[in-house]
Amino acid sequence: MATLRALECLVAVADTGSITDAARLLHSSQPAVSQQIAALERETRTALLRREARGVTLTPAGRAALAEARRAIDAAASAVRSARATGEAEGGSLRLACAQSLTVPLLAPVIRAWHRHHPRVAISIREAVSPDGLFGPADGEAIDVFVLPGPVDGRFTTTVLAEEEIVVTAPRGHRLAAAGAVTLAELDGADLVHFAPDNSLSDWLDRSLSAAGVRLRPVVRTSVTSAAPQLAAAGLGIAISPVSAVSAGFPGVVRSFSPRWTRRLVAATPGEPDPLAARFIADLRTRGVRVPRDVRAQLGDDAP
Amino acid sequence: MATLRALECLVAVADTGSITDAARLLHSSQPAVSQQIAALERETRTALLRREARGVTLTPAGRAALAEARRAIDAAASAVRSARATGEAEGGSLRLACAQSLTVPLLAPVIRAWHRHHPRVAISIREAVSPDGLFGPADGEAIDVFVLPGPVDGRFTTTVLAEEEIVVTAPRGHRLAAAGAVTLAELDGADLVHFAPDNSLSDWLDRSLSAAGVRLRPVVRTSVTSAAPQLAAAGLGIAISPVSAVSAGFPGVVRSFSPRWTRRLVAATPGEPDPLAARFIADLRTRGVRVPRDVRAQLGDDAP
DNA sequence: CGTAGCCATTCGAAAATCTTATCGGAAGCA
DNA sequence: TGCTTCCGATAAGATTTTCGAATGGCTACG
Repeated sequence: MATLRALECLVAVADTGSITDAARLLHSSQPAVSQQIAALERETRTALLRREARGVTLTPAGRAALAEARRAIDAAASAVRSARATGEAEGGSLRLACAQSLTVPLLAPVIRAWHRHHPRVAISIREAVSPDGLFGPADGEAIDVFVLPGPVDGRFTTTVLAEEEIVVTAPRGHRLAAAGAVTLAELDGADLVHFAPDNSLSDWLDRSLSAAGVRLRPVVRTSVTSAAPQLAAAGLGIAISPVSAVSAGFPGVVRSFSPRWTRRLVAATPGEPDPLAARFIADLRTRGVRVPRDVRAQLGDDAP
Repeated sequence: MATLRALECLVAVADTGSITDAARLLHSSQPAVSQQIAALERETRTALLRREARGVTLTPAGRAALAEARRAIDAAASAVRSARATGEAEGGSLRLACAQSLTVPLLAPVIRAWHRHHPRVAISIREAVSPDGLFGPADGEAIDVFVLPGPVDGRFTTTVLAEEEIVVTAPRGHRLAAAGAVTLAELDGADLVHFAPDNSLSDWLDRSLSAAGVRLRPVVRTSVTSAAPQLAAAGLGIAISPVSAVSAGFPGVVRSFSPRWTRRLVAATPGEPDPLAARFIADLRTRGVRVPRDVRAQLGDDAP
């Protein structure tokens, strides 16, 4: 394979019409350029230059090589340039994998900001409702940043993005509407809008309740996290979910737990995050989880 | 500037997902590839690979560099390939400069053949009516092969393409029609269709006639070589021109000189001809000058 | 006829690259 | 847990490549 250096020399010679001048242009010596050209001619088995009294001119073979040589040099320069640009969030692509329920409240605002401030960075998202779906088959596409409820496997580097409050939701007029904050115990025996098994909140909720010794009666199960509070508000029972699943204008009752119950949202990267991912994660962290205003009103002043 | 070698390593690593496998693919050792990648990362000031337990994956910066790296490698390979192809008349471009009068009878058939047999070679022609016009301002475009009446400047390498006969043409019924071959002397005093000063045949004819001590009366001058015989046939007088200027179906009398009078047609290249030019010149030589059939009939059996 | 400009070649020095050997970490397995 | 295996990084020495200074040949020019 020809050396980039040799191609550079060819281009310089073509541009200056002289090996000596090309050497000056390249901050090199005349023999160095001469030898690079000679090497190239050895490789192509053809004369690339016509040696004349006053400098050199290109042979047809030299002309043919010249165009491609320029392309090669440009591409090589562009390779390091775009890599460097990516390191500075001025280009490249970022591949995210996100727990489905977090896409809208957590990712969306940051992605929107990036489209404005880093328009040359192409962001792609893969969504899933369970860690298996996130970490699972990579489709040959490696993921740069995972966004999900923590904790996660130790081989990932994790950054805590937010402590998200767990709340209970109920229909308007439900007895909980009177209380300020709710204890888990007082929910015992209530009808529960549960999650479907493919939603990882299902297992999580079961474990949490049995750990607290509380029993609830599942009356319906849904895969879509944000559907649970809606179904609860529709009168099916109560729902226990992250506050981010409660949409703005929620038509029911929202109550915090006492003591406060939260879950951790983290960003995970395989190994040390590269600069682009690190930047994105930093933005995720400073923005945190957006809790809709009217839901905050129902929760009290110290809501996240 | 990054090395092509380093970019090759990056591509190989991306393709295999492992430095060790990439080294195998490149018939190199694992540390060699590792160092090349390290050098590239030093140059881009960014991590290009994520080192994981089982091989490596590309970071966003690595992905960004990868695409350009492939382009660079392809272009470099393509540069030597197309240079080599040009050496074998399988590509490239050939720039010709040709005395205007020779384009049709000499160049055209060979170019037609090349368009068929070497379709990937792009041929361009510059025409002129005098050597000055041929060798003159290069327009920044160097010429590979000059085709013109010889002899030419000694700094060119010349190849004799053909000995072209000089003939005299006259209107039908002219007294020359009776003769077999004509001597220059017997033309003395005749009306001559001459060439315009910008046509180099003008000087050439004047020198030739005065050297022979023959005087003719110029009655008209033309720049276009092939127009002279036509004007002669139209009754203006006689014309003296290369036989290639006499078209097929010429409506007049064509006579050889006695002794036979010829001029040399040569191909000239600056310095040693490159393979492509050499090939083209060889074809020019074997094809020679085509003299139209019915003109040959008027000249006799030994016409070229 | 001497001078100047340009390229090729030679040769020793400098630099880059490769290879061998070795280390450390992580994953898989018993 | 402890052992083995796999993979990448590092160190050091050897090899190859590249470079630079000096030189020679050639041509154009005055």
